[in-house]
Amino acid sequence: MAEPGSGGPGGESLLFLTDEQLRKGIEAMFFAYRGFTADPDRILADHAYGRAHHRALHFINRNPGTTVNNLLAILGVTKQSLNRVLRALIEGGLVESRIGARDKRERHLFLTEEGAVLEQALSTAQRDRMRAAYRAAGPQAVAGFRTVLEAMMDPEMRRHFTSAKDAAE
Amino acid sequence: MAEPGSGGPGGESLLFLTDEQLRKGIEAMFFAYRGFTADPDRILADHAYGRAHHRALHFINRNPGTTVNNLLAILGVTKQSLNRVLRALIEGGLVESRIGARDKRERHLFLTEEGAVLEQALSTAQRDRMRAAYRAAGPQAVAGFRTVLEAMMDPEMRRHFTSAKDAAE
DNA sequence: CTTGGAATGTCAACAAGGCTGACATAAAAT
DNA sequence: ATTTTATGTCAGCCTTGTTGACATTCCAAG
Repeated sequence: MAEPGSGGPGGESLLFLTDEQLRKGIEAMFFAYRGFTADPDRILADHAYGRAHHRALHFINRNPGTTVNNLLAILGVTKQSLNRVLRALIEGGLVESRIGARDKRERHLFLTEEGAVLEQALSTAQRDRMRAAYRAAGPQAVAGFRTVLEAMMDPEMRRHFTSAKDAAE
Repeated sequence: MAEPGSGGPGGESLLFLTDEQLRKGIEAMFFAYRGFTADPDRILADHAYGRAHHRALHFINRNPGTTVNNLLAILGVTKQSLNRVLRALIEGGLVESRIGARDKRERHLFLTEEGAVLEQALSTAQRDRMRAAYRAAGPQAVAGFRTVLEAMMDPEMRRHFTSAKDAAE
């Protein structure tokens, strides 16, 4: 949201972004993402599911009744790839797929009770790490974190992101 | 580094971390990471290499002469997995592997001139996105971003990270 | 010196999860 | 009514992770 640099030397100091600073940012992103996925991955290793299944569970939980088409736009994978994941989740009894009432081509996706249980377990592990990081960093850092992440998204994805239930923001 | 909350209500306000805020953070991380890798991936699609090769090139460039063992500790993959990637890079003439002088079991890795060219192209694309995000977010946000990312890493990885050429910090 | 274990790296085979292509079905358009 | 478009499924390939088996080198104990 803030756009310093575009309006000349305003209240904030201009950024001197050295090659080295940017490379450190890149590596921080790499290492942090690994930490970010580590805890759910450990849980998933016990079940017969992987990270792809986790992502599907997450967004079905956030958007109950979403269609396959909708979901693959959010996840940014092909429908064929998503289909394999969904098939496993449906066969495993974690997701229910209802044929659309208005448009019978569509499949509306819902978590079953069992699916909600696993989603909750994965989500809790991931939130715990996020909460710990937020607490250690402090509120101002958290705000900056979110600002930079949003600026780093593809505009297309930023749309999906900002429209996704902004209630508690 | 800052640890508010542990020492009671100090200068910073306490964090009320709702489930919703944490979930938004999780999704932001997911979408941002996709953006983060998108540009190099597009370049790699033209060549016969993938994201795994990019990571290897990056860290060999940062740490010329590093050994295979060293590299796989940083990358967090098995030596067998890394070996396949390195073999391709060596056959492609992007990386040179020199048998260790002191310990002949070790292989010391270096970018060739051609390897440095590709690394530079990938790195430039990724840095451009990072720079744009940093500029849009402002210096304070950048500081917070880095703080949260560090707090999110596994301690093991944080060690690797903070020891990696902190000169320009 | 030699021998046995530890460290390093390579080869082979397998699994997860991306991808494209071909296709079935339902809806919409002509 | 027939063609075209949208949605989802099935089959097969590629990258990149995994474990297991193995060769080489180093080092320490006998």
